[in-house]
Amino acid sequence: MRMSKLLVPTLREVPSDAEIMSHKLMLRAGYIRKLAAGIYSYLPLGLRSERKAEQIVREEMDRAGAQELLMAALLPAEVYQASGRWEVFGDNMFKLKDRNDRDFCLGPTHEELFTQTVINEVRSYKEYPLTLYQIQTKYRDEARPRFGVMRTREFVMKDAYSFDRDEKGLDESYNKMYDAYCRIFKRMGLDFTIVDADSGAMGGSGSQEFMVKSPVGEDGIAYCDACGYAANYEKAQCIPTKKEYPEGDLSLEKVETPDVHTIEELVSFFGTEPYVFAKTIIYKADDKYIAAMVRGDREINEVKLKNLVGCVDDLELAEPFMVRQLTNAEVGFAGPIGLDIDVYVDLEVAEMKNFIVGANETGYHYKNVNINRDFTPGTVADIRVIEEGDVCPKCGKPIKTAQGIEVGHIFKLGTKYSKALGLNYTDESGEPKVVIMGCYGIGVTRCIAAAIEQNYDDNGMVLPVALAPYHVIVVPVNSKEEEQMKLAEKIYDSLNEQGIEALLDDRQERAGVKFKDADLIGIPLRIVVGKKCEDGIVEYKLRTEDKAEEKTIEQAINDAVKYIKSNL
RNA sequence: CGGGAUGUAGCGCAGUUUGGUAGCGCAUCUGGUUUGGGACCAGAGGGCCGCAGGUUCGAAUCCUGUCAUCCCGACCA
Repeated sequence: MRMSKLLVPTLREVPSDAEIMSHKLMLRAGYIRKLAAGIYSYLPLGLRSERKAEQIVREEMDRAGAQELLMAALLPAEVYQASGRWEVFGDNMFKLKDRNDRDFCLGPTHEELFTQTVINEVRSYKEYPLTLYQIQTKYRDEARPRFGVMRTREFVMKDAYSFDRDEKGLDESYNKMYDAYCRIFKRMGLDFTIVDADSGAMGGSGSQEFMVKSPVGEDGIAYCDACGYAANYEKAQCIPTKKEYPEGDLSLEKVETPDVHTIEELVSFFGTEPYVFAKTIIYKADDKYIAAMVRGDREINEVKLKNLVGCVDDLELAEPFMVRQLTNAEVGFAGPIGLDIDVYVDLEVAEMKNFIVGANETGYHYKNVNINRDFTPGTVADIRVIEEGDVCPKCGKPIKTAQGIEVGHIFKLGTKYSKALGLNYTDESGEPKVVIMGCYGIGVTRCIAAAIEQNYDDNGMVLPVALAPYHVIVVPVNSKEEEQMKLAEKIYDSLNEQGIEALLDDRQERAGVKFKDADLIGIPLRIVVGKKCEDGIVEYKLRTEDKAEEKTIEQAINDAVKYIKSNL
């Protein structure tokens, strides 16, 4: 493609609403343009990159034996009503009505429709195992779209669903997808970590997320370099750490603590450390109220707590008036002593001695509290958020934490949808059985953003060959010099003939402009045709390298073809 | 949905405090000089100052409402 004909509206200045690098660069490089919050259009370069990512996913899905199909994206409400998710999704689903006032939505994910399709179309147990997938635009009315293409309301997703006769079959299908995902993200040049994820209260026997480590990631992950353990915050198992507490069986003491509500305020009031306190938080769990206690320097992990409590809705902090009613005190003075609701106590709190809690009386705290003597915990369990400095639950070495971008999620669904919708089969002996399902998602558009987040420099994107919109850019330094243009054309034609996707910068621009644009849009290899072209010498520069090499024309072409093909 | 901020030319911004005919840089167009890391000179075009009300002789500027966008939080199959 000739740059003079290509729509690449690069920007010198960054639109002010872009915050993270991938967003800024995709805008500056003319990859995308925003239409509304969380809704983007793809210009030619952006579309090419997105298509490359799709193609990698497609090839690896096919290799793993999955079959591609394409479902409708505009779906009648009944699809989701049968599973109850019409209500579960609620405002997160784009809902609309047709001219006859029938309810429809734009598909946010397709478990139901795939399940229904298998019910309708699969006739014999002999057709299992079966894995189907599609690459499709998904719609979710996110409460807060953000970070450019990272979290959007319209995005391309690959979703796959496996159907097996038994758990063993599910394990095999799941492992195939796991391997395929590893290959996909490797081919995309992503530095990723696979973490154990929470599989939710709705069951399912396992779930893993593919995370690209990046400071702009929205998910916290804990990992161990020593043994390879990795889990997201929700799932990561916490081992209690030891702290020093006053020795002996000190007697309980009520202390007046006027206007001291928060842990920070307590720390300065008592002149001690946060771990000497245990905080008591009141939650609403469905229609009842519970209390949860963690050490003062820790945070409650609401997902762990929710799974433990076994409630259906997510936990919510109790309303202030309920806190007053339950504790007989203003918010900030809750404690376990004399509290008449279930108290869930973190493992670490169970090891504390002579510690400080709220007194359930405005303006007072208890000192020298001891478990079992002063109050009896309901349930003792791991309910806190893991932190840097914790020890690895697997090998005991120090755990590290990082932020990650979730690019893929694989999930053993089990029978959740097959039971709800009636996906059964009759086995060899005539027994009716329920089909076991798995689901597997990749945020294709998000992969591009993640790749950019991991690969950029001051001049722009440094895209891996596999995702770059074009492989090579041929730059005649001065488009008016006939000799240079002729040679550049020759190189350009030769590359194209050999299957390399080349750009020719034939614009009437100064060299500096061409170099800046080539760098910005992230083309992996640049061949510059300049003054020395009369001697048959051109410049060969990888985007990842600072310096260029001089090569003969033939050498440059051969090396380019070799380099690109070996990095695809 | 709570908190904060911002809407002025394609992009980045000033002007708003103290009301008086809308400005700068980049980009675009024309002519010329340039040509290896976002050139220079000269000229030109481009605006319902987010939208709607109000106050005023007069509103980008003050008041009210509304919409949109971004950030923090809640939320995120």
